[in-house]
Amino acid sequence: MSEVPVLPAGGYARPVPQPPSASLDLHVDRSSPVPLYYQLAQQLESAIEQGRLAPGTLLGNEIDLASRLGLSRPTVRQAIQSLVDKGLLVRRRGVGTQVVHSQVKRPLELSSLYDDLQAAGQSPATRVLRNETEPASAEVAAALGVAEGAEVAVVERLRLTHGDPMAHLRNHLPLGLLELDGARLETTGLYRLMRGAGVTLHSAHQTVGARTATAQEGELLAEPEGSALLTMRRTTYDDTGRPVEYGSHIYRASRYAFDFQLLVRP
Amino acid sequence: MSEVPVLPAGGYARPVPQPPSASLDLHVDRSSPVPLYYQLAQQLESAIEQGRLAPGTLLGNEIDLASRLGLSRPTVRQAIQSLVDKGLLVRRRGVGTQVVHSQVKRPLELSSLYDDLQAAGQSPATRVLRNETEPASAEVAAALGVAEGAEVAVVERLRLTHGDPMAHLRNHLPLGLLELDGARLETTGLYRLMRGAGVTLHSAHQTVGARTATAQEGELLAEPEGSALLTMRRTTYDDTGRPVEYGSHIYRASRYAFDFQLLVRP
DNA sequence: GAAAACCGATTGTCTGGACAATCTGATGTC
DNA sequence: GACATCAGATTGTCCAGACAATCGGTTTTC
Repeated sequence: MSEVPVLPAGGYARPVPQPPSASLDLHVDRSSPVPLYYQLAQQLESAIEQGRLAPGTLLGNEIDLASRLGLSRPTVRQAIQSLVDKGLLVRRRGVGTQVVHSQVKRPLELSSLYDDLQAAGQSPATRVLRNETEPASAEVAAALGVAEGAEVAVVERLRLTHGDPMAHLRNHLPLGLLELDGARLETTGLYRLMRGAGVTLHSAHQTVGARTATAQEGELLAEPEGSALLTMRRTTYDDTGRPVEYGSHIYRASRYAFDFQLLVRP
Repeated sequence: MSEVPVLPAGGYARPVPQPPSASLDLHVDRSSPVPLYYQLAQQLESAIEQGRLAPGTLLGNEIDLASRLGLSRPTVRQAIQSLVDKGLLVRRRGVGTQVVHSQVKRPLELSSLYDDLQAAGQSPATRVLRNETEPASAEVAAALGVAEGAEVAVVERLRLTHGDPMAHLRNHLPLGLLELDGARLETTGLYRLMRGAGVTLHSAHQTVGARTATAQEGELLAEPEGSALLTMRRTTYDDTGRPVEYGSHIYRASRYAFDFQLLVRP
């Protein structure tokens, strides 16, 4: 603990606090229906993403920022807070608000595999293998909160990228929630359909595991028997807490991995 | 779409809006150093957890609540907002704030496997297999942001529950960050050690995949060759954005699965 | 020279109020 | 009876200001 002069305060890379960024023409449009704090948050976010606000930069104190923009301090704070929640900024009392040294991208959203692939430019295709109703198994009944044996909708899909199978998706949904149009299911994700039907997704519970492929599964996914598969079971709830979907999916481990970002809540 | 009187509004379980909960003796202690909004948030949270605020219950409007507690509305809003962020409450303009129908437990924290197991009452044990320094491989160097070949700390541990191996954990850390005491590593988690050394964890990037076990890996984890393994690679960053840890772990898929809750950001 | 006290800067907490936007249910109209 | 309109309730946004807590560096003191 004595005489390690090159490394200040237990670190190895001194954070250089740049001078406050007084430039960066920020402005708000009071005639817009978009909330002021949100306008500001978006401008700051895009400035950070585009590098106009370099990592480590101090934002300048809230009071000045507010008066410069003609806003009140609570409004500016609300904007900043939303970016802190996203992990883009860090506040330090007595010091200021600093741009995080990046690396954070997306804090794990509930997006469908379809959206994920589309965002990655993989041009996903979907083949609907099944779209009907069946009596709920014990597993499905427990997840959806219905009686065992009650009719539920079931959809099985094969997801492909560049013509190669990548995942087998099986979803169970309670009846009466929405119409599952087979054609629509081939061109968009399930979650998008659900949101479009007025279902407000709220939370989900996921379990990710692995196992080896059976001969049947191997054939479906073009993998040899015994190869590694990623499994994912997910129950999704709407904002009233009722289950709206139960998924039981398998992915080719040779082609796919779950990739996500997460934030530490302070 | 006509005459399905039992199912209102596309649903199958009517959310019953109980009368506002005017009881539930809430109170704040102004002499306490704990922020008022936080006191209120904690009381509401415990009331929800203990079922004193049943799922679906309306909270009663913010103005009344504020005047009843002798607080201002922004303070009450701040308390409620923190619980909305946690997924325990849902706000609806023109309607009120409602307790979510439960199901949400933990929105995926950055906890170590050790903590997870301990919370599950698994009484984990750790065997430190390696604790030294080595030159960084290309993979490690890229993750930690150091030059390839530079010395970094490396720790390999075997995690056991009830005497059975469950996971093999390999971590690389930059030098100078903290002292890695082998004895401490056997009795607590790595993240706890890091936090104790003044490192403020901020975010992490994870990749979860799967593969089949090699003969060597099988022997280490008491699994036959070719059995399925879950793999997890994680880079953790502190709040200045510098990487503080890179982990490359394998888990016995027959014994372990990742289990987490996630919230949809509105 | 080293430790303690001080001070300016900045964010954290809190107040009291105002108006807007949205939802629900009741009322009225055709 | 079906549809449009209205009113009340509730959350969403915004303001101007006050004081407290904390951080970092400076000054003072020993």
